[in-house]
Amino acid sequence: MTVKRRSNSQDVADLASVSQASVSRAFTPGASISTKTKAKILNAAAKLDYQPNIIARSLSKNQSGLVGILFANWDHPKAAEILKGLCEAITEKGFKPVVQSANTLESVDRAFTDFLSYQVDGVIVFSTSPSANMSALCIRSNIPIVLLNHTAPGINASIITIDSTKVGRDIGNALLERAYKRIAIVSSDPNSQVVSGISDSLAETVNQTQGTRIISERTGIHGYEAGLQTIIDLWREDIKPDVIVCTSDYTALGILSGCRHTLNINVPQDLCIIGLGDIPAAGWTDHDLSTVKIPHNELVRTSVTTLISKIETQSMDPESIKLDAKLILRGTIKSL
Amino acid sequence: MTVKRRSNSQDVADLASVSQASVSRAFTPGASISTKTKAKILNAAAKLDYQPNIIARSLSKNQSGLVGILFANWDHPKAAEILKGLCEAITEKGFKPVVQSANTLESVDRAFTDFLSYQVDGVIVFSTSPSANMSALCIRSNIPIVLLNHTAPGINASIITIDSTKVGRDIGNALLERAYKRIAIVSSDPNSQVVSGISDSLAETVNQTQGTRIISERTGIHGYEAGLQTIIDLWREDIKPDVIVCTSDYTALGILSGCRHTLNINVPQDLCIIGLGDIPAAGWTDHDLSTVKIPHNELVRTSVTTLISKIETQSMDPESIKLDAKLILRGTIKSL
DNA sequence: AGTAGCATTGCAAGCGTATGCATAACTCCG
DNA sequence: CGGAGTTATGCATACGCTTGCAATGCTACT
Repeated sequence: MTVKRRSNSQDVADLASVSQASVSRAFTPGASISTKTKAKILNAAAKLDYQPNIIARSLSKNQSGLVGILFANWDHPKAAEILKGLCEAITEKGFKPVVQSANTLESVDRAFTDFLSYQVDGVIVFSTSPSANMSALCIRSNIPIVLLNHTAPGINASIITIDSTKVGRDIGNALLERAYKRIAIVSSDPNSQVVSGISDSLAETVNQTQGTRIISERTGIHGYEAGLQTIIDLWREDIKPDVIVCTSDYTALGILSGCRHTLNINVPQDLCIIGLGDIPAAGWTDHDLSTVKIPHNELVRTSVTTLISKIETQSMDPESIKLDAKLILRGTIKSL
Repeated sequence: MTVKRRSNSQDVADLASVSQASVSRAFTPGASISTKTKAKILNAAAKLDYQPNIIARSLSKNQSGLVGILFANWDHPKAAEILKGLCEAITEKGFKPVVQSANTLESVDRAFTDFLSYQVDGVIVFSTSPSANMSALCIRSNIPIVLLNHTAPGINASIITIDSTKVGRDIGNALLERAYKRIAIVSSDPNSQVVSGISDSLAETVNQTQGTRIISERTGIHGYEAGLQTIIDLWREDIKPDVIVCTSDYTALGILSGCRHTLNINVPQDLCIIGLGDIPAAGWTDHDLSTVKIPHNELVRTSVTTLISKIETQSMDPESIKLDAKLILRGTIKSL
């Protein structure tokens, strides 16, 4: 079977007896073309199954319509939802998302250079651990970059995060109101600026009250199993907080399971557990976990909107936007 | 600040005092060029921060290096993992994934035409509900297409799925061995060929034994809440199976929760519950759900390998590959 | 009717790279 | 040292589209 060539604007022009330029204009919104010839051209185009070749278009227009998504944080409980939101929002704006997975630092660099090769018009980064090189690459590349839900110091990129200071304060106040005293913090990624924002502001809030303090802080704990192990470890080491603030719902659920099934700790009377993320399982009657609802949708939409507006205005000035995250009190904290 | 133009092969050629063609060859593996000039060129390229413009390259090579991923099934518990696998495998093969989310049928069509505009070299579809139009688009577009974990009748595309017939047979045999009698099937998408493959073959297997049969089949049940509701409905309607085969682990967990906390049904003595997917929560001690482990990694890798090989050989002949899925027996089925 | 003014069209020159073909530079051997 | 054979290089064109500019067609007004 012979490979049939895809028809191009010249083919359409020939069929419609117009110039190739007119065909181009027929497919360019707002171009100067009469209704009559446009109709004639669209007709011919339909006959030939013609569609403009965007690759060729980007060559002349000097913009590809591609947006790079650098996605590292695949373990995030809402990874799929976030990626879906990003892809849809980008598509809606008339761009196309190119997704690149990156784990190691080198792969981040490679991803960036790849993006540049593909002439992406902008990049959205979803990763908790910021890359040092990224900064340099950003500046050199001259394309706008948005960091989603993580901050990085001294980077020439826009940053969209939750207001982690407020989250820490809200949690602190809720704990103070209920007279909890000894707080442990269990977090996953020690580099996450969101996490450290929360824990700093939590510390600041509770430190104002005599007798309440943070007695333990563990990092690198990630997921259900690790959470389960952590609570067992803590009790064995006789470090017994009456609050565990956990920067991941999955980990919190592991801790909760350990309390209920292994250690027989009375939640929430003797131990308050607070997660982060409000994954569906947190709301299940089995668990009923207190947590912080992160406005992923808004974060995602804001990122895309911000990026696209920067692309369209050719602006490189970084912006920083903080969105509100709400504390949700369920069965794992004493009621007032 | 003036917008700095990205340097191109001509700039490099000038700096290295060679022709533009040589620069192109320096970046084309296997091209005819001396080691000396190549070094000179790479040197100049590094100075100018030059990287080949892949968009322009695709224009002349007539292939973009882009692979379209049409992703509809975002609710899939392993959506993120699957997408990650796809993206990484595609990248590894030297292509770039362009992701398009599609819910409605029109959006599938639009996605496809968009893909064609972007000159993607191939498409991978992850969706449980096949689109009728897709077939036509496939044929017309003349690019290879792979359907991941769902089949569609009479479509000109390669199909990579699990061997659902074997899964149905395995479940059937496990049930027969344990003398379960009255089977209910609870499934989500009624159009999924994988699901109907399982239930058909399950029916066929158990029907060979006197007294064992499928007494109820419900479709459109999706997720934890819906599962919970379903078991309550069944009991209220006095339809009391002693087996529920469920085509989603989340739904199965909802059913399980209903049995344990609401209806006080004795699992697995009075009711056996089998899920599908083996999500992490299925293995948690709280749940200990019997389920079917789907080899997502293999499915994903096979899809990509198949697609890329079709792209590279310019072949359009559809292929059909079935991979093995393993039944995992945990606490929700009687032990022998 | 003549013409100013505007809308429409065509012409042609890019956009950055790849590559067939011709030419130039080597290499090797007698 | 000369020439056959091989390897490197450059020239020019093509890929499919956009767009500035010039030319044409049209409208309406004096």
